[in-house]
Amino acid sequence: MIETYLLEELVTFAKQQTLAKTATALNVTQPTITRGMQKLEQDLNVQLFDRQPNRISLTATGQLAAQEAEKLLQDQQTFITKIQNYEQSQNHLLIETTLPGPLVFLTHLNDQLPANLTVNRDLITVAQLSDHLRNHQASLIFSNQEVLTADIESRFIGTENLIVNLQKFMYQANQSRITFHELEGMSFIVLSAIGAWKQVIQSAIPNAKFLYQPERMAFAEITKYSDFPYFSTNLSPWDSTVAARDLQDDNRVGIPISDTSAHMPIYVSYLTSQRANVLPLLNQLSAAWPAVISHPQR
Amino acid sequence: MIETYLLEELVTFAKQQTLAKTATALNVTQPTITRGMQKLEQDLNVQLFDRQPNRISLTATGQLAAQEAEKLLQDQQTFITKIQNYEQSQNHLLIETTLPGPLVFLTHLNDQLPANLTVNRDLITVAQLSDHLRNHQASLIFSNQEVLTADIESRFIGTENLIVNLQKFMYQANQSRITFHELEGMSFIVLSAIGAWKQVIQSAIPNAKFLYQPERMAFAEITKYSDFPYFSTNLSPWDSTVAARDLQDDNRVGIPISDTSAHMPIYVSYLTSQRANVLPLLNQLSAAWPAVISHPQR
DNA sequence: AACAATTACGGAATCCGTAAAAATT
DNA sequence: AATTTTTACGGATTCCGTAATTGTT
Repeated sequence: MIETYLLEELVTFAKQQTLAKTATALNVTQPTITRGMQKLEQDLNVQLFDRQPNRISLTATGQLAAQEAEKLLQDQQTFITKIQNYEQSQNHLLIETTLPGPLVFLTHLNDQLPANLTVNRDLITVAQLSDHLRNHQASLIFSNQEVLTADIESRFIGTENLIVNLQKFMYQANQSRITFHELEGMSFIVLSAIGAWKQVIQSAIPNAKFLYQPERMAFAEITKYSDFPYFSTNLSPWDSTVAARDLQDDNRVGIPISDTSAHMPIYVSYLTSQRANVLPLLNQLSAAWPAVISHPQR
Repeated sequence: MIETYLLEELVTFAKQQTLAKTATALNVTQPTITRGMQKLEQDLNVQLFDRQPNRISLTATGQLAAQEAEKLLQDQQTFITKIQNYEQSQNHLLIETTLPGPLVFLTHLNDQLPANLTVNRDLITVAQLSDHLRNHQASLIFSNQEVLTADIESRFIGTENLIVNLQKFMYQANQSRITFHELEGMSFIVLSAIGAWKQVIQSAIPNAKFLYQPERMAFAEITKYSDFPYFSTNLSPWDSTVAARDLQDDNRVGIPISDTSAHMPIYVSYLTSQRANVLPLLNQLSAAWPAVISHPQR
């Protein structure tokens, strides 16, 4: 059995290369490190160091040990935060999402959600999804793909459907549905933070131009004083800021896009072991999901 | 930073369910465990236990912590043996094999091999191969498949070629090469420990019968006093025991089998990081590998 | 009464810091 | 002379065991 503080001393020595610097880095005195490393060698029954009168260095074994010990310490650290996150999750759930759409949905739903629940407004990547669940950093994560592993599963919540908002007097605006193909060659003003939709529209609309706008306020201004078409979804308006309210009256008509690629399935992933805990919430989310309707009629 | 002995106490408590039994299991007294678990809760800043006056039990968080802590302890243990194995390997290499053939080769070669080298005469499985290398349990492992991962690579050493030994006066015995097809329907006496060859002969020779014999001595006896054909390879005789010597004079002639499946490539796998250390030995093994010859002529 | 956990107290181990020594650059 | 490691010594922490306390079964 090796005590953790010895591993920490070894790892810092490997970085500092001298006992004195190691001691400084760990806020202890030099002899402490001398003794610690001697003890570690005893406990492991292995020669970790080459010793010369005023020079000490790692043997090949010592280098391997330091390298491996660092992994152990990292594992310990993730262990600690995992446990702490888990206790936190016992009475307070955190929801994350890889997509912006669900953020709007959740914000809008805020009043009806239980109090022991927080929404992380920063998007996470798909790559982080499993880790965040396994570390209990998040209890529920929205994404547009199903996850099925030994310890994680997903529940289909509903679809997010793309809507294009066209100037009222355009001839294409006079219909209840529209296809990507009919939008060929047009120029769109697009909010930068539209997540997975970016790839969808870029690959589905031939010869289109997309003017990406990172600022929501500026986006609202431009749409108001121009005739550029823009996109929204059944989960829009994106939020309840002034910008969003301005969009209510922008001289455009929202037309749902009928292509299948304009219908994005939305899943919520969670730890299988937590299924019982999150099931009621999942049901609530499913029930509250917007029906497949077009843009609010005006 | 969590000290290891606290994790060990937690893990044993999870198994023993009471502080008293935990103390007994760890050869300490009960109050030691009480204080240890209190300290662990403080260090983790998490409630691990539900406490009633004379009853203590793990919370959900505590159960998770115990489960995860056990993994950490296991990792620590493999760390320790890995380091110890590595130091051992610094001045003493261990060779293992998944196949019996190379064992014979190595035994025969024993005199010419360097002294700081041991051959493990117990076969290992292919599944164990990577682990044994990564734990530095073995430095070189013979197998009939190449391994190419981030940290492991293989070197082709040579082929092991199957030979069938037929009674001298059989009509098939009067040729320098033979095919599996020509052995159709025959009955063979086969040593049980032939490794991967078992599948080869079973699937390649139609309607054959194989009389498996686990004992080498009995195998020699049977071959001596019967006309059953048997198999050997360019690495045979299997060893230098009495049984093998008896085979020198058994009234049979060894005929190499020409099918490609009768030529098994033999690789040696090792840690990429150890390439420089093992390279001279690999060269020696390649050089000493038997040329593709038939059974010793008699 | 028996059992289980906690608390109190004293001792023992060990872990640490200061100071001194040894050896190299 | 300055730097680095090791050893020696004393103190302080903490870790442990015994014994007593509390509360339940």
